[in-house]
Amino acid sequence: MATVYDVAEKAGVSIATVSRVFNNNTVSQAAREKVTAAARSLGYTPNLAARSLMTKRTDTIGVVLPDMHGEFFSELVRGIDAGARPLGLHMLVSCSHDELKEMTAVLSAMQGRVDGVIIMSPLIAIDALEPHIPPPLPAVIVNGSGGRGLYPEVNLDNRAGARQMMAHLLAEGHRDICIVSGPSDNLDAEQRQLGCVEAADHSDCRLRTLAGAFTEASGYAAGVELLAHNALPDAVFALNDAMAIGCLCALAERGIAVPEQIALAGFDNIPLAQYLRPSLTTVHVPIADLGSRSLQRLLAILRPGAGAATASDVLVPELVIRDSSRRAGAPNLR
Amino acid sequence: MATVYDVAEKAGVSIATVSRVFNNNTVSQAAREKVTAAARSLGYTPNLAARSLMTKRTDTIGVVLPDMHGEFFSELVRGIDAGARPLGLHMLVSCSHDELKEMTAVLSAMQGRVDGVIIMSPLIAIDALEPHIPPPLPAVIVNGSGGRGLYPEVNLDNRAGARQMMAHLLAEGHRDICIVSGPSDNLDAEQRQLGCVEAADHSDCRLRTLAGAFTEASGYAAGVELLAHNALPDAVFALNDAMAIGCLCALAERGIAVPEQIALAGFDNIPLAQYLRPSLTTVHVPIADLGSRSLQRLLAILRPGAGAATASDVLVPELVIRDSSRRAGAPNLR
DNA sequence: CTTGCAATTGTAAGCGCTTTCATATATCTA
DNA sequence: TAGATATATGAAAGCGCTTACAATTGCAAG
Repeated sequence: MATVYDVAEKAGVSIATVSRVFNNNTVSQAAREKVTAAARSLGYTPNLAARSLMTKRTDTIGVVLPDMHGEFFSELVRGIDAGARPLGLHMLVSCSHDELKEMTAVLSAMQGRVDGVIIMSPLIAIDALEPHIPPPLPAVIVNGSGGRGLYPEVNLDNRAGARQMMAHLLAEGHRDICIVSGPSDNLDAEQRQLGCVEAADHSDCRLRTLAGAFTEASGYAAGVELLAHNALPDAVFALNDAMAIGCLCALAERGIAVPEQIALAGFDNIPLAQYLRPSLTTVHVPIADLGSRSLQRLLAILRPGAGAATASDVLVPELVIRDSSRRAGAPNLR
Repeated sequence: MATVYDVAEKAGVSIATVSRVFNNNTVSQAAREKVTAAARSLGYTPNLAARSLMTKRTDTIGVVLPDMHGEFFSELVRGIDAGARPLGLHMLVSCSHDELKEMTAVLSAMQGRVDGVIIMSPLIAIDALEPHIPPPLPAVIVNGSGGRGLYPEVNLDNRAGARQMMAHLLAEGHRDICIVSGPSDNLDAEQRQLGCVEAADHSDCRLRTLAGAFTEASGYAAGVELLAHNALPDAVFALNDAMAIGCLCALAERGIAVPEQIALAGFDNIPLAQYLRPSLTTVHVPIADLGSRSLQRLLAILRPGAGAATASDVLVPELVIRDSSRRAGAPNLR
């Protein structure tokens, strides 16, 4: 591989000039052209390790994710990548970290490879994780509220989303609502459930809970269990769309009409939600926004004063009303 | 940040010894302990840029993906990550590259940051891309057959998968089959269609084609168009699951029973396929395998002789028969 | 008591780059 | 025309590390 020395020799200049050309520093037009031509003919590319050794920057940000199937993960990465690439930043991604130990290992392995990290950890309690983040490593925590404030957080207001949905269901006249919960150690699940309880407390509605695990299968099981009882609730609010789908499937098999006999709602607004029959009422989670927002937050640390600080770090999800919760009315594909 | 010099001084040894400790070279037990203790107390972590400058390795592999929603992307990354992490390899991910120009830019930006790349490009013709891959960069192309053989490829046998599905539909007695195609510039779509045509040619069945774009919406549109004609086909084979879902949705709205009046099949086996009503017959694509396999292939280049070469680089998908294509029989959740 | 060999350790070079500082040249003001 | 300022360039240091190579030591064999 060609080095600055090769280019300098071929262009008849010093290595300093070559370096300046590649760093957009002050160089005469003539020199710039000579260097550019020499570099091209030699196929020269700056050695990033050497550059990084001098500049102390890697122009790379780390993204640490839990083990995660489905679209959430890719959407988040898309959001981050979209914001990072125009700035010449790269993305070092690591997934599959259910355990604190693994998380810690990855974090320390990333040290020196990245300028900062975005950590997503709905499973691991943030306050347990925070002490394990290598101190010199700038970090932003996404969707894992409950830290000690050592690191900035970008969160989704799951609670508000759940409250909105409950308000909608109540407005539709439902007074006997069953929620299908998420995994017990999942923070999103916890917050959503909290929102439901809050909303129920402020109303005259009856709230039951069935255990779920954020999977289609657990939603299906919940649906089956629901049918085993005598009295059906007015509405089922599955705390994510996957479970709502499983549940819908169980209801359909037993010939229960949705929304005529029972209303159904989910949470996440996965792309498929609108293609279910009936289309699924749900809460839209702006995942990509979550990604780009957390990147902004990280950049605010890495390049102080460079960008406008984001106004808020709590994204409020949006209610998406479709057919599965409607009392009556025309079908709606949207 | 502490350096080898700091550690060496504190441990009372030379920097060479410190380096040897961190590279598992021959060092006396006593020295190793002194160095380890000193390093820990100083919070020393080797500077990876400096190391990389000497070793010419980055212990990072690049993953270049097209713009891609949905689960495919994350599954592939999962497959790669799962294989890479145990080996101490990191993953530099870049997505959103519909265009050759962008792809080329990313590839050259990765040069020096990675030891090799895995490129996935169902949209960009590989033979057009190959000349733009920086020559010194080891690369493996996944799911984009049709290169000039300059780089190893790992492919999914879309054609065989489509043939299998056609054979199944024919075996069920369908003789008037309509396929919903994919985007015209998509290689997967092309191969799947080819497989269908091949299978049809070897039989006495009639094959029609409706244009699709691998999206739910285009599947829905195809379903609507289908119903505009007088005679329904016996079966619809959507070349991916998303379109099958859209199509199912259109059929359900018009009250067409699946599979009683018309059989329906998809391709991909997305997790949701089994939760549709009726559950969707489809072709299972082992995406994560595709990822890990391509990693193996890349490693075979990077570390010659280190691992057993993989037997084949063509993964054959597997037919998954569910309710949507069954002539009769009990519902099947699996 | 030498000699030879293996096991450790240290010295120092240099990976390819950025950047300070000094120098040389061009431009401008009085 | 002299002096001051701005601009362009080069020489050289050094980022933190790995790794020949040389030097030292310990110890078995002669």
